[in-house]
Parts: sequence; C-alpha cells; structure tokens
Amino acid sequence: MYFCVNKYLMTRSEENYIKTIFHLGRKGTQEVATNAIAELMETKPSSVTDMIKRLSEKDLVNYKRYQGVSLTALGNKTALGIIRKHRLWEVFLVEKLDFSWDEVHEVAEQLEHIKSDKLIDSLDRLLAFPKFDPHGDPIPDKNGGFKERDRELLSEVPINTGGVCVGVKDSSATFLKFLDKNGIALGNQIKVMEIEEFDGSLNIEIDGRKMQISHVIASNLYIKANDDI
Amino acid sequence: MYFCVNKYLMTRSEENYIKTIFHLGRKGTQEVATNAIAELMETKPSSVTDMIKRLSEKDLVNYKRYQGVSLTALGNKTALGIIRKHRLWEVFLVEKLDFSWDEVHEVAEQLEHIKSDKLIDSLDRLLAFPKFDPHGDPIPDKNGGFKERDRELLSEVPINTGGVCVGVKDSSATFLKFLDKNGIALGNQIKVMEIEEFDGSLNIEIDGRKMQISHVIASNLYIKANDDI
DNA sequence: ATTAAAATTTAGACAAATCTAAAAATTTGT
DNA sequence: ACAAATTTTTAGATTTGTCTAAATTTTAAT
Repeated sequence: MYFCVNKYLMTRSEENYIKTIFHLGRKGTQEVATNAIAELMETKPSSVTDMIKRLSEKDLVNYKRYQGVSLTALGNKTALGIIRKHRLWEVFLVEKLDFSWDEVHEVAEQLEHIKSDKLIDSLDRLLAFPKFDPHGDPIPDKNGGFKERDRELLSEVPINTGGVCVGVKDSSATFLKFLDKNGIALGNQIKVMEIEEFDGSLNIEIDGRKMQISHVIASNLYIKANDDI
Repeated sequence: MYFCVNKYLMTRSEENYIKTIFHLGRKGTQEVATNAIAELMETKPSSVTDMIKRLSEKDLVNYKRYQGVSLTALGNKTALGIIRKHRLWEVFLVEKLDFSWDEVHEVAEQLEHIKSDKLIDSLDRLLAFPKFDPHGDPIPDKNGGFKERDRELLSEVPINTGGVCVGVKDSSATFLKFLDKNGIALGNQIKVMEIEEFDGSLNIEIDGRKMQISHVIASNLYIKANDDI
C-alpha cells in the first residue's frame, strides 16, 4: 500500500481497467473474471492479469490468483470519479455542442481522462449540476455519491402500465440510432397496451402514437412508472 | 512517405514534439536545433533525436543528421491543428468556465490532444468563432489559416505612443499573475509617458492610472497602436 | 474420483518512449 | 587551420502495456 496513491498519477490504461471492473462488478456482485475484462476491453486475458497485478500493487483492486478481482474502496472511488467525468462530458456534448446521444460516447471516452478537479467542477456548474446523462444514467456527485433512479425495464412491466422513458440499457450507437429513427426519446410517455404471446413483442402507445416493438427493444428501455394512485 | 498519414494516428508525444518544433521554428526561421527542443520539452537530446527520426519517417519533418529539423507542409498543418485546439479550449475555459488566464495552459495542454473534428468545430461555434485566445494569440481557422495581429512590444514603441494592450509574449502563470495583481489586462489603454534612461523602466498611463513598469515587463506586453491620424 | 474442458497465469518477446554513457560530427577560438 | 568545446547521434538499457505460446489451476462431466 502506497502512502500517496493519487488519481493524478494513474495512466489512461489503468483508468480504463478500473472503469471496466466497476461496470462488470455492478451486474453480478461477486468477483469479476479475467476473461470478462479481456472480452469487454478487447484485449487478451494475459494482458489483463498483468494489469491486475499492477492495480493490486497500488491498492486499487483485491486480487488473489485464479480467484477473480474486485475493487477496493479506493478503486471504487476512483471508478466513480471517472464515470462522473464521462457522464458530465456527455451532457456537455449534447446540451452545449448539439451532439446526438449516439455520438457522445467515443469523445467522452477521451475526455474522461483529463485531469483537473477545477475543470470538472466548473463544468458541473456550467451544466447546472445535472443528475443524469443523456442515456438516463446517474451522474455521481463530487464525493462519488449517486442514487440509482427508480426505474424498470419496459419488458418487465405488466399490460396497461404507463410511465416516462428515463433511460436505455444498451447505449450502443446502433440502438440509439434505431430509437431516433422510430421517434423514441427520453421523456416520452409510454404505455404497454398488449404483449404478444408468440414472440414477446409489445404494442405500445408512445406520446399518443401507437407502435409495435420487439421484446429485445423493450428489454433495453427503462421507464419510470407513473405515480397514478 | 506513407499513403495515409492521419492525424488521428498520432501519439500524444508525437503531437507535443510537432508543436514544440513549430513554436521554435517561428522565432528564427532556420532549422530547429535538437538541444533547443530538448530544453523546451525538458527531455534529453538523445530522446529528441529518436523521435525526430520517427517523425521524419512519417513525413512530418525534414531531417538531415546534425543539420537540425524543420516541419514539412504536413507537419505544419498538423501543428496548426493542435494549436487551434489548444487556443480554442483556452477561450472555452476562460469564457465558459471562469478560469483565469494563468490557469488555462495546463488543462489546455491535455485537451489539445482530444481527437474529434466535430468536437472542435462545435466548440468553435459555441464560442462564436473567436480570433484570439486569452493571451492575445491568434487562433488558426479550420484550414490552418491565421493572421498575426498587427502589434508591437510596449518596450519598442517611442514616448507618447498609446495603444490597446492586445497580448502577452510570456504567458507563464507567474507573469500573468503579476499582471492581475497590478491591474493590467487585455483591452486596457496604455500610453508610454516616459522612459527611464538608467534602467529602461517606463512610466505609463494605463486606463487613466499612472504607474511605473520595468523594461522586462514592457518587453512582454504587446500593444496595438491607436489609429490616430 | 478422474479426466476433459475452460479459465487463468507465467514466461518470453515486442513496440513506444524514454534514459545514460560513449562516439561522432560540427562549430569555435586562437 | 587545428585543437578544444559544443552539439548531436548511436548503442544499449528501462518502463509500460501489450502479445503469443506454454504451463498451471479450477471447474465440469461422466
């Protein structure tokens, strides 16, 4: 354990590994597998092992050979810092530079590594302290705190349920462009009218307009149920 | 000569060398010395030689052993692209995020390496296509074109000459903070009242206020002479 | 409980970017 | 013009992050 493990001393590559381990750790709560990291980062398992050892030296991850890896408290805090930056930059790109939501990821992947506390806190202020990014994901605050929004996958709600579209699960450019093409955006009112038994596709009403979407689409859209008592 | 030397394939380090060679090449018009590059980049001459060879391979610089180095047309264009990004980000930091002019450089050094044409062109638009950065240096346009502003060092103008302060030669944080402390900023009206023969210090009138500045200060301030006919 | 399959790690190599120390070329001083 | 000083380059080593191929450990199957 180093005396002063400073986020300003982390390399871009180390930050990317920490971020990936964070995201994989969210899903299953247990240890993250070497292969899973390699696959997501499009690298080789042997490279992952090498890096994990280095991160372990810096007390950013817990690691026992063959047993997978998990973030330490320090690693978790670091990850949240990177995610905060990534998502704030995404908001900036959409709100201030008129990027569409399918264009932001690539650039934010670069911007998230810029090191300056003053920069990111000023950006936060410029954007009026947004709580969610353009895909509906929560933005951690300065101290890494964030609350997962109360939301459900559209594919999981019963017939006749309505709500506001608040996020996407898959935020790939392909999916986001599909949503644009079909006039689906965050903020839309969506109501499930019917669920087709054969293939699980849904008839929905979206901002008054009727349309049919596949089960795959529905299982990648989050809605927040209306508070109709 | 490669078929497709793309700026998106340049490493951060390569970009920094190109930028340094550009800046050094401005002063004297002849070839840039290995040692000069090493000194400015705080690296060793042997490292510079190594990198110059790589840049030469990529047709970014002209290089003959022991003869110094100069940018090719491609290298020049590349340098202007990086400088454009650096200066636009500086304007952004000052105008939108309330950075002071002595704080921008360090962060802009990082931001200048972000690769996205759409990003930089949108930023340009957001800032209303500024022509000069916060230190008064010109911002190249999309195609690398820029015009050096008509200006003179305050230390070079005769007594009774007046003009607007339009830039600084030394843009180190130390100097910029000194200017802040003494209420000197771009846009101020400055008139040379008297030049002390003994040490070259100047009595000036700045926005109506009288003050004395050393020759060193005067030789780092640019003014644009008033068009008084 | 063994064995086969899958996952993970080790060993050794490589490219980028840097360094030190030594050699080579150029410039300068007299 | 020639020796001395300076500048530049080469040679060889180092660090980071990656790779391939082989070895090891864990997991799964019969």
